[in-house]
Amino acid sequence: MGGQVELSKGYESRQVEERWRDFWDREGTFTADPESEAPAFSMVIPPPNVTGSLHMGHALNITLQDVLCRYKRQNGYNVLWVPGTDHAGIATQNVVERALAQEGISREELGREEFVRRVWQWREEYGDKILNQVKRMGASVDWSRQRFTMDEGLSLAVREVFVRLFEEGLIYRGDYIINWCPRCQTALADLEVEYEEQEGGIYHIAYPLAGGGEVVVATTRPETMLGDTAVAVHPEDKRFRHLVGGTVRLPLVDRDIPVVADTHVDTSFGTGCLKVTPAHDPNDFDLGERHGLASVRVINDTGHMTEDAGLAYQGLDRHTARERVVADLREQGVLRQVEKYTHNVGRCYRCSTDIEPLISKQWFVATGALARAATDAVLDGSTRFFPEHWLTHYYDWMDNIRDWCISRQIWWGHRIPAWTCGDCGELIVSREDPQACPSCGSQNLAQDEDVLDTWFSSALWPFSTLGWPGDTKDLRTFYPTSVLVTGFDIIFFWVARMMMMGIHFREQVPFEHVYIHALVRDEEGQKMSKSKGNVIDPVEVIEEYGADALRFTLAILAAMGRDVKLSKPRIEGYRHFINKIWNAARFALMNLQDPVPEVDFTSVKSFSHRYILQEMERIKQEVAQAVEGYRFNDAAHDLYQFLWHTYCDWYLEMIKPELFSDDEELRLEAQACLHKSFTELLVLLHPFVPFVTQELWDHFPGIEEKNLARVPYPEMRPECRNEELPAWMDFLQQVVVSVRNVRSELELNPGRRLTLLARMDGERAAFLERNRRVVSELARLEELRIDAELTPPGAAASNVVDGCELFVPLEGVVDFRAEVERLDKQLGKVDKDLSGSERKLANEDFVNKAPADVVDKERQRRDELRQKRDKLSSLREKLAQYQQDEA
RNA sequence: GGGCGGUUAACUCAGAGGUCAGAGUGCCACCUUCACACGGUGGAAGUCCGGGGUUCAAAUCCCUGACCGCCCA
Repeated sequence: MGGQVELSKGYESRQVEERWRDFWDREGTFTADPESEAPAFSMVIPPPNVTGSLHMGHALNITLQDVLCRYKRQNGYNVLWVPGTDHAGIATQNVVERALAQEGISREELGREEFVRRVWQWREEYGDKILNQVKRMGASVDWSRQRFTMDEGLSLAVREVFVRLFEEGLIYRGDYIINWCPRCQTALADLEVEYEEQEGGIYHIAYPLAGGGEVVVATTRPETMLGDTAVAVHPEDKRFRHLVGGTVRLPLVDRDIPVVADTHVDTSFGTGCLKVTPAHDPNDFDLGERHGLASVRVINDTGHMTEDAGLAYQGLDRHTARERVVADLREQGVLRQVEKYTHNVGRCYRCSTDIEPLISKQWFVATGALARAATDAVLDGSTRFFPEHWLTHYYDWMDNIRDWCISRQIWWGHRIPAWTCGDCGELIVSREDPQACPSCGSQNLAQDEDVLDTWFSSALWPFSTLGWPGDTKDLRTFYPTSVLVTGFDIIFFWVARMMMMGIHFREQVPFEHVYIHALVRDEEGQKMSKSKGNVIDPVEVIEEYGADALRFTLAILAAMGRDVKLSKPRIEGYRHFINKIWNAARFALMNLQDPVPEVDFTSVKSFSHRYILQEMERIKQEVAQAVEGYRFNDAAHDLYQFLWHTYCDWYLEMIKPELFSDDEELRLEAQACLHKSFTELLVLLHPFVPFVTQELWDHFPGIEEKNLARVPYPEMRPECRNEELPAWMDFLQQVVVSVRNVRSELELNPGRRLTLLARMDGERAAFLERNRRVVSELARLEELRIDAELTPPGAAASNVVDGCELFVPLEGVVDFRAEVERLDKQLGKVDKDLSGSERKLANEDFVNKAPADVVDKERQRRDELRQKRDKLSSLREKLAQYQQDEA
């Protein structure tokens, strides 16, 4: 016997994980080779925010990617998974500013250069935190290719892209209404604004008409009326049509403003009259453009009223100004009504300050042509989405896309490579920092103060990380990437923009597949957030339950298109599965010897092994198909079911007699099959639970490649396929379960060995005869009699399996009521099924219209049920009779 | 207002026209059987959200209503 190997009774993740992370690292296991002949499989990690720490969304994202990578390596691919972080302009700047504030310094005091130096310093110190957490997940990324959006190569890519787009006329600078965060002091892209419901009011204000009378406008932001430059009505609206072309007088300001007609006015909202403030509302801005309206800016960068708001309001905070304006309007008797109204207020995604729409000079990317190309690439199938329904979102967004505001008024980020000549006013956009003005030769050049939106650099990630704009081997080998795995919340922020940039600059889509996974929520389906306090910290979970338990939980919960509802008890539950793997291995190791005996798998004798070899073929195929189809939950579920039930509950139990047998031939065959099947299972499990499988792998004898991450996916053995075996197994299980059921329902002592009389003949009798030892052990029998002619004792529990009758003599059991009840219960079930089946077959339409094979099957089923019903009911009658006789 | 997704056992979810609607967890009973009590064996548990329709046959397809969630305006 083996048994040299000592494993602890339970799996202890803490002692295992770090060791294997180091091992894989040392071996360079995950370093991709661009020279490899193997087909490439590549992915870029969605770069986490450098200020961030790992949350469950990342954990899910990484788990799924890692499953893919490890699986693809097993299947012979040359796998590259690029890790890295993004510089998170506003977020990082905020973090460092807060730290400085602790020392009582502002960034203005420090100056731009020194401030940026401090941010770099911060990043050196803390920037690897999240990547270290990624490491703890077991992510098989290629650390030798780690990237950061601000590093030299990627900055070069950013500059190249900016200059080229500018030269192509796709980047321009212009006055435009943007979302302004008065606290962060920067423009935000539309996407960076989050909307939140707020209680507010709709204020109805009367504007007097020049020729007497009035129009009443409705607004949620009365303070902006100070900047109104028109009133708009719908051209078809009979109530107001006559006013178009006239003027109204703006209260408080006493300015005459025109009444214009525009089809965008919603006649049913408010009063049907819209006040127009082009300087402070995006829709009004568009309307103003269409009608050539003036714009009056009444709120400044810090959210205070400007001089143009009038002396009475100048300098007031916009919220205070609202109160003052409302009070004044009321006093003048022009405030007609205030309705309560809940509306969505835009807030800064970083600091939650109310956004102020402002007109300002910003840089934009013209998205029209880029978006069309990005749409086409999906339409023609160059990039496919999984699950497919995200296409709708993607198309919607692309079809309604607005130009992308890419300038940010902060200091941390890629500074815009544009200079203005102080002498002649020439605008210079250049790859190199210019020394003199190409137009007038002046050296008096000032670089644009702004930096680029962080997403601008993230958009280049799939090719900038591979060395672009250089023509590198990596780029040629690994672009386009194979699949992008990400959450749906950044389809617009990131996926769409990568598509635009990738197609434009590489003339190829950045990824062939996009797998969109769900959000991780708490057990009540709430989004996890710090403020709700319902966050489960992945690192904490890893320490408590192990990375494998976390990974397996996330994988099995990751049904396509569904949110993942996570809780600690759930993770704990799947840790039990990890422990089950561990203990199954322990059992195997206790019963294996080194060297492992050889066996020809085509001529295995024992039913158990032939069965498990057949089932191995099935599970190998199922797992492969599920992973390839991004059905991670199915793959995980299949593995769980297989290992725990098919393998541990039945197979391992069935082969115990053989493993403990004195018959060497039997024992060696069992050992060989156990070794083969279990080591293959470890390989199948490895992408999901890399640590425990690698640790166990290390203990198995007969292993050549010690690094499980390098072991290929088990090859198929079609010769082991035998579709009849599962049916035989089913028969065997039913026999065993019948006995167990009797034992349990009649409350017999579990330790007591029973006699089983099996009335059957032919194939079934022969099968049972061959497996008599296995059945006896599983059912805990002291005697098994198989005989077509046997006469059962009157006092017996019975069952019918596959038309065969089973009896368990109940000598010494006085009360048979329990057994009669048990049979009645079974009869009830059979009767129900039978009447259903008979009803179906009595229906002429069914018999005539349903496909013949369906009808045949139903007939067969009915016949079997009838037979079973008859046998069961006669058994029941006999027992009842016997009981009566006894009494 | 527009769009999308969901509603199946106490909980979390599979199942996408044809055997008895499944799994995991939880629950109940029994069991410290020599891999595992992070375990074993057996069991109870469901008008598949409501209402129409298509079909020989509907959790499954169509229409409709309710409720929940998300995205966009």
